[in-house]
Amino acid sequence: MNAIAIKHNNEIIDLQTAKEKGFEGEPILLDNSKESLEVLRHSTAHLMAQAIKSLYPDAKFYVGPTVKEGFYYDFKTETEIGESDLKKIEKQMLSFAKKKYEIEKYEISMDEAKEKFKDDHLKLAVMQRITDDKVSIYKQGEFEDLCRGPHLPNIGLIRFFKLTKISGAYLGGDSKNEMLTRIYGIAFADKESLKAHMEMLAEAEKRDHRKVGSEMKLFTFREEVGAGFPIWLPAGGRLRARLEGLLYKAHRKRGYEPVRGPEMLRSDLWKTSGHYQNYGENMYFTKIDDVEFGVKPMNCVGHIKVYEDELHSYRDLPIKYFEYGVVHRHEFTGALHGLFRVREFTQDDAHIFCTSDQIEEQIIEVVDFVDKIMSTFEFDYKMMVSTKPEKAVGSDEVWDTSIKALKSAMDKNELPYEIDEGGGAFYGPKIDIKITDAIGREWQCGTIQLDFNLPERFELEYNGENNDKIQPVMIHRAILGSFERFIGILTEHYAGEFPMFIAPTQVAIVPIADTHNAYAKELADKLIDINADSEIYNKNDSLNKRIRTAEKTRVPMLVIIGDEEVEGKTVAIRDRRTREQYNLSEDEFLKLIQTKINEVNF
RNA sequence: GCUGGCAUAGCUCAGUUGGCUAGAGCAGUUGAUUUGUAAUCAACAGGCCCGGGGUUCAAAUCCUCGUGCCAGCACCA
Repeated sequence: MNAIAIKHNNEIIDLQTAKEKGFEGEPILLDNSKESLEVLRHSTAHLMAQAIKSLYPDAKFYVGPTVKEGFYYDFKTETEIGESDLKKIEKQMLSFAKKKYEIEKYEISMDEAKEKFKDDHLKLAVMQRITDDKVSIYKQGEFEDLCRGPHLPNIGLIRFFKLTKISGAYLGGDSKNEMLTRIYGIAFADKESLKAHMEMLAEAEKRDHRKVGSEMKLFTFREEVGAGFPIWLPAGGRLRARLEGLLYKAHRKRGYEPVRGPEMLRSDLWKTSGHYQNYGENMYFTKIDDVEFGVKPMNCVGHIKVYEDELHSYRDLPIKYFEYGVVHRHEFTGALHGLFRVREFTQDDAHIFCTSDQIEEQIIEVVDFVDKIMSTFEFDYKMMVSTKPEKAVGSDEVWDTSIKALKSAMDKNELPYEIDEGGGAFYGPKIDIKITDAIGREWQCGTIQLDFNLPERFELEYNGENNDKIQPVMIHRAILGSFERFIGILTEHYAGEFPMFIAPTQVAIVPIADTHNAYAKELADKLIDINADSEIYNKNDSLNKRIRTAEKTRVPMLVIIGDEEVEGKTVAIRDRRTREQYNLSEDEFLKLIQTKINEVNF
């Protein structure tokens, strides 16, 4: 196998450049290594551009980089291109690839380049971002493109690729700019890897919580109800109740007090908090007797009112209030996505009022709480520290102090994190906890936000040691983030096969004949006594059919009862994965369920 | 919100170039069957073809405006 590029000074250098500059280095072969795929996919993007240009001669191209999931190219044509055109473009790409054009490289000055592409406003936009006085042009057949490389030596090496998605994308990622067409694709060095990748995507699609959620009757959406307003069905209701129950205990153990604020509050309060000015476009408002009210998009103001209900001493701090707070946010229609992004959701929200000396220990405690929950569900997660956004309240000084406090809490405890510049909430910086869905998209779930601003705006205080009035610090935090999003992610994570402690139904009971119904009911009642939900499959169907139906519900445990079981007070258990069967006495069975339900504590 | 696509029964989908009474499977109901580990048989019921408006002798099908959904962008738990 010949090299497709070389590694020189830890940089990928294509053969064209290596030859021109006389560089030498370790050869990069055409395989599925990171470096190789980088070159291959970038060249595939160019091949795609070449095909698009030949099919739509007026096409103008912006940028075509490689990304985590392959590559894309942004371009513009007068013709409307839809999903159905992808096949056509792929076909054209293959026919070019067969011609085995060499990919040639040459350099020209920036001025020459500007002259060469003077009719192409997209290329001119690209060049505006380049500071060098020389640019390189890559040429394959008739097609030329301004590009930094690196590229393959010949397009004939591109054989195993697929165009996956088409959509719009703003020029330069800015919604003020015009929208271009973006086509995504993927390429591999061999056929098997491409096939495996496509199978992986299909597998992920099967886990999609929107599909699984409707199959399992967890939740639904209805056009007549409105976009982004989920409807929780009985099975989903049970799953949620389990999560809520577990979490309730976990909060109580850590000293949180349950409270509840109203669903809407007078707009004046939202003006005091700054939500009216900074978050108003995401809020829903209504008028009652000529007074304007805002439906809460967050729970903090309610909790502030709880705090204000009595005077506090420094001895009381930290004070922790928590609430499964229902919030409404006017999200853009295009942002809505199953349970991951909705307009009404319930946060596992809490606010910690503490002294500035307590910030660090409180942050650490919350991070630890997060870790406990995420590891129970076997989630990989990452933490991001987000700094001051464009729209923000409070002085730079306060912001600096808060960001430093967050970072130092993390640093001192050697917790890894990334920085999200400008990603903070309008009232303070935050640590976001992000987890990944079935197809690799990252979603923000938990969040820990430090806030010096709201205590000031609401003039919160506590009595210090010298009976002086001191302003507390507020920490906003949610661990799951929202029940909606978290349950969506959980559904994909487990592909609907929830573990016993969280499953909507713990046990499916299948009586063999009508004469066994009484014992089935008896078992179901005993299960309720140990906090387990069950369903009896005694419909007028064949036994086989009922077992099949029960298994398809993804219930963690299936028990079958017939004459033998009724007589011996036992159950026949069928494992949902191995289909193996074994018998347990009723007591053993109940104890097993009880253990499995109780083994999890956050 | 933007770009592109889609919308037929509770669900998954057929429905020809505009043409007679819009079909199927699953789910549902009823009846027969009472089953020992992944689909018993039969009958019945189920539709303002997403909603307005238009074109046409004629619209599920064409146009238009909404609504909702899908992919991504931008925005965010």
